[in-house]
Amino acid sequence: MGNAKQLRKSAELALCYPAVGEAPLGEAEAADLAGVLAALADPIRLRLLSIVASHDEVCSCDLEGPLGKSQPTVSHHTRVLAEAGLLTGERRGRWVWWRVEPTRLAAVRKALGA
Amino acid sequence: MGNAKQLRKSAELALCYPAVGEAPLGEAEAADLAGVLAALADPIRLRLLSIVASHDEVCSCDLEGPLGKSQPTVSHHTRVLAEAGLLTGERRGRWVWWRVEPTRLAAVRKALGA
DNA sequence: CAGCAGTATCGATCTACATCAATGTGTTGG
DNA sequence: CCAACACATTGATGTAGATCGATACTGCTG
Repeated sequence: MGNAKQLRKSAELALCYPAVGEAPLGEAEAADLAGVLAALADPIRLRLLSIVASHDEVCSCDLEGPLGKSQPTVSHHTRVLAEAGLLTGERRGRWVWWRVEPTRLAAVRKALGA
Repeated sequence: MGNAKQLRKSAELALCYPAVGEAPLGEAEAADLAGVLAALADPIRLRLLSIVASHDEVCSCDLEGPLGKSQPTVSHHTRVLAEAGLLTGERRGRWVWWRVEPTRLAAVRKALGA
């Protein structure tokens, strides 16, 4: 019915960081980038992200099984990834459908990149 | 006089992970990759890495000042980065000289790649 | 409206880690 | 051989986060 709602847009998300090799990072940039990396630095979240990336869209209820985690735990991890800007959730009816945000991953790659 | 010693080669470091978008990560691969990302997910370590990357070599004593951290803390962070395979330390006389391991950063970028 | 299903939040617990003072180890110079 | 320096390790402390049971919220459905 088109009543889809975007969920949890996070505060300020830089789309570009200076690459690690270019110049010493400032404290603010380092803290921001560390936040995104911390969201990625969890085995469950990495597997969650790869599951969502492998399909186009995945709903939360289809994640509990493959991940072997409880519903509150899965909800927690999707939230962390969404707040880091790596995932986008859209509510359709009772379900929330998740997609990856490729721009965000590309920004992290570039920040780590030569 | 040529008695340089490599420091803290870490256990098993994969040079290649399946990219996040390709196929769901296995638990072992996810845990391994999460380990490297956890080493990167710290503002101090990111700044440390960018300082080392900006120069060719940096000795530990030149890191305390820019980072504003105590000597044991700097030693702790260099150790974490070295065990993650991101930094290589070489002892020459009293000093330890640190270099980045570009291959390792490239592997992380590739794993995060679309 | 009542009941159910998918999600989110809360509260509690356990574990991991960042930090630094104190101390240990190894190296150079006198 | 000793004193000074660079770095590593240990022990203690505070904080952040992963997990799950219980519970609240939200949109379907009968």
